[in-house]
Amino acid sequence: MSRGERKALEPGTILFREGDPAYKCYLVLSGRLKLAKLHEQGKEAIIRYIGPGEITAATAVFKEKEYPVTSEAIGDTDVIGWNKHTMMEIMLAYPPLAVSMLGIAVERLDELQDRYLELSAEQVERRIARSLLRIMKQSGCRSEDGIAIDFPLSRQDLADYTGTTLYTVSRTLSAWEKRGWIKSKREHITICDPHSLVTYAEHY
Amino acid sequence: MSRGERKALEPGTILFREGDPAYKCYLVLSGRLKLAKLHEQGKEAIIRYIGPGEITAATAVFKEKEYPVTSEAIGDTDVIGWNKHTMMEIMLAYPPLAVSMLGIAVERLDELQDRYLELSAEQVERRIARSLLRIMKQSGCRSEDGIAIDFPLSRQDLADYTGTTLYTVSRTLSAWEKRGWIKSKREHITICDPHSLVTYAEHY
DNA sequence: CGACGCATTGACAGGGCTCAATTTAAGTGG
DNA sequence: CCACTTAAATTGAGCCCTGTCAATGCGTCG
Repeated sequence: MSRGERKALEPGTILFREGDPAYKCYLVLSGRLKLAKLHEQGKEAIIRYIGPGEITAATAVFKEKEYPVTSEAIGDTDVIGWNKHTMMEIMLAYPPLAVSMLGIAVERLDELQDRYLELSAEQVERRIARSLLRIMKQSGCRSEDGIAIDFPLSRQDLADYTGTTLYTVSRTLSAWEKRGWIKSKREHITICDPHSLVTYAEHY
Repeated sequence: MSRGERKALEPGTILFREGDPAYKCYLVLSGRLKLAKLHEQGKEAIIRYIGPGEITAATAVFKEKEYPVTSEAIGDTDVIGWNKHTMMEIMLAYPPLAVSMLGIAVERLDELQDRYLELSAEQVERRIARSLLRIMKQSGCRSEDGIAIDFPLSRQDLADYTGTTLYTVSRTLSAWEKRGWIKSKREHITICDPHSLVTYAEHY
């Protein structure tokens, strides 16, 4: 059985690009990847941030597929990749892996369905709140002031994740900071009062 | 091996509701199901229409899950459902099924990612065009005037699928009808000139 | 210290949602 | 077959949310 190919990525490295033929499926060992879809005029939609233990490019398991997203390393990131034949062999030989991957795909589909509903039915500020909470759940870590997002996240990034503009994000975060819900430095956000944010996101 | 439980659904029947405990996974034998997520105030986001040969509720394979969407029969619809234990047993005993379900989940994830990008980056009229084309590809059938969508689809439905309002859809379709791109009767749309619509959706 | 990139804030405008009034068409029952 | 009912579709007018553009501030790094 193949041991996989390891890669050490520097910040900003593109692991694979949307539209490229999908050869390999990757597991993040350390660091963080940004998965995003690009649109003309530099706009992009961030689909997901993934960290250690998470996989991406399950698409690569199937024949003649292209990567549906672009994957970029946020900080120094280590990944291990397996090619499609290897993946297929292992899954067929060891069914629980296939089932487990199905579970992951279904989970991500559910999450994206949630976000799709939000994007089509809710106003920006509430969507920003939900985005922040979602990223917090997935990549938050305790700090003295509250729960900090442990990788660089600019206003533009949060806008791309939420489906809005950096200006709206900036205005909104400023307001929340005045209320003491969050603290922020350049490219870093700490949620001080998650509960208020949840109430804000859910109450109408 | 279980033969599964068959059900014949009348138009409008809810097969399962978002949030209900997910016991069964379903395959459509004939007819059509609308998969949608509901939001307060009656708004809804249509995730997908599925027809014969397509499955839904793969979520039900995994423990302690709830249906992430509501599933409603559009016309008279026959489905067959298997419970989670049966599904799991079969997938473990016969790995190609698990792999095939993974393929379906990944494909739907990719499609939803596309739609997510569109929703966050494109203007309504272009999104309506893409929605119509997508539904056409999935449920279109040849007719004398062009390609007809073979199930009742109201302005409201198309709006819920696109993430806009029925008013905007109505205005847009009226304009396209004047240009001869489509024809429409109450709850029925025929695309007469798919090529123009594609150009419109893609050219900017 | 200068330069570059991120963030903030104000002013403005426009795309598309909201609301209301009609029109059209499909059923339904006598 | 026609009157009646009901739901879908159309269309106009107004306004608001939020995107756009521009100017400035600020923090970081070479």
